[in-house]
Amino acid sequence: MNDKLIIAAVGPTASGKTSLSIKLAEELNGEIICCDSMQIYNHMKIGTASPTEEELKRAPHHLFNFIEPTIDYNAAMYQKAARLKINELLEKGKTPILCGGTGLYVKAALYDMNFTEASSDESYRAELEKLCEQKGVDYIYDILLDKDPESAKEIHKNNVKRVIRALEIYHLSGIKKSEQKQEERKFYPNAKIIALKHDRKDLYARIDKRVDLMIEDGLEDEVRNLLSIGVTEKNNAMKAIGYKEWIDYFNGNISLDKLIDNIKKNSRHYAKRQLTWFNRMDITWFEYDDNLNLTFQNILNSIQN
RNA sequence: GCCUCGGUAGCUCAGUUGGUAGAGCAAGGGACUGAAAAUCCCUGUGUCGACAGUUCGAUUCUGUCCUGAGGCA
Repeated sequence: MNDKLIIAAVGPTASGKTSLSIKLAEELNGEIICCDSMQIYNHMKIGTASPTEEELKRAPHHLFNFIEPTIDYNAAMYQKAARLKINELLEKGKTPILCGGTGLYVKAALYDMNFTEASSDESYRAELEKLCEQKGVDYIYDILLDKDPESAKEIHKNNVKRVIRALEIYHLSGIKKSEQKQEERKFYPNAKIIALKHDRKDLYARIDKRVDLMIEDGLEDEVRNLLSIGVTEKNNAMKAIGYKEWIDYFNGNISLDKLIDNIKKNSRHYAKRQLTWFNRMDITWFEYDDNLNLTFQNILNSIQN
């Protein structure tokens, strides 16, 4: 079963993944699985550019908008859910089509990554965070240097989150993070990862336009609703671009124009980070064209070989 | 018309008691195994408004002009 075709449509935000995945689903008897760390949350459709009602009608979609945003989801949980869904679709004879822009989630679903060794320990994390605040980054970095020098070498000391996680892994399992790392082999040998390529300027223009549309479509109400159902700044969901920026606006610290600029700016930065991630993955890139026809033929040819 | 304060990196500004300049943001590049739309790292030459003068040397001093903001008439 593991040698069956699986497709993943990835790439930066606003590159056209959603429409591409739907066309692929229609063409290849496929069903779409979310591969995006924010589209998995419920009540966050506008700001995460989740598929619209019309789009949902054109092909079955899975793992979209299904977790309450008060719950903090993560890559390990996603891996489990995604693989379960992939296998289920393969058994039904459907083509699983992953669609989304979270590089780590793509990797978690399709590559050999073992998350089972050590989960998380909130109190230990809090303890380390406190230590870091009181004694500085060097202090906790030195602890890591002592316990797992290999990992320490690969983590910058200012990257407190990573330093803490590496320490947490050792704390929970006694295994060093550096020992836990595996070779990057595909878990599904016949997974094909594709992405749409844009001129940087064009991509940024698409992002700007999309943010304006989100505002028109009622993003403000969506964010207010999230806050009203108990989502706080501490929740992962509220760290999403298009959401976190509103806090300053609601508090009267920034104007509406500044808010919109901030969302656009953060989206551009995000797109850049995604490009960096995907550029080093084993991905086939296809030149974007407006109606996708020519590109789509190329993609089909490439997949079916 | 007069007075005051400005004109320095794409933007906001700092600075050079005269030896051709630096921060933040933007922009570009990169890392990434239980927070990943997160987190973190690297990258700063620009006629220092224009012209002239003083000087070995001016973006820095002087003069004139252009230009922006404010004040007085």
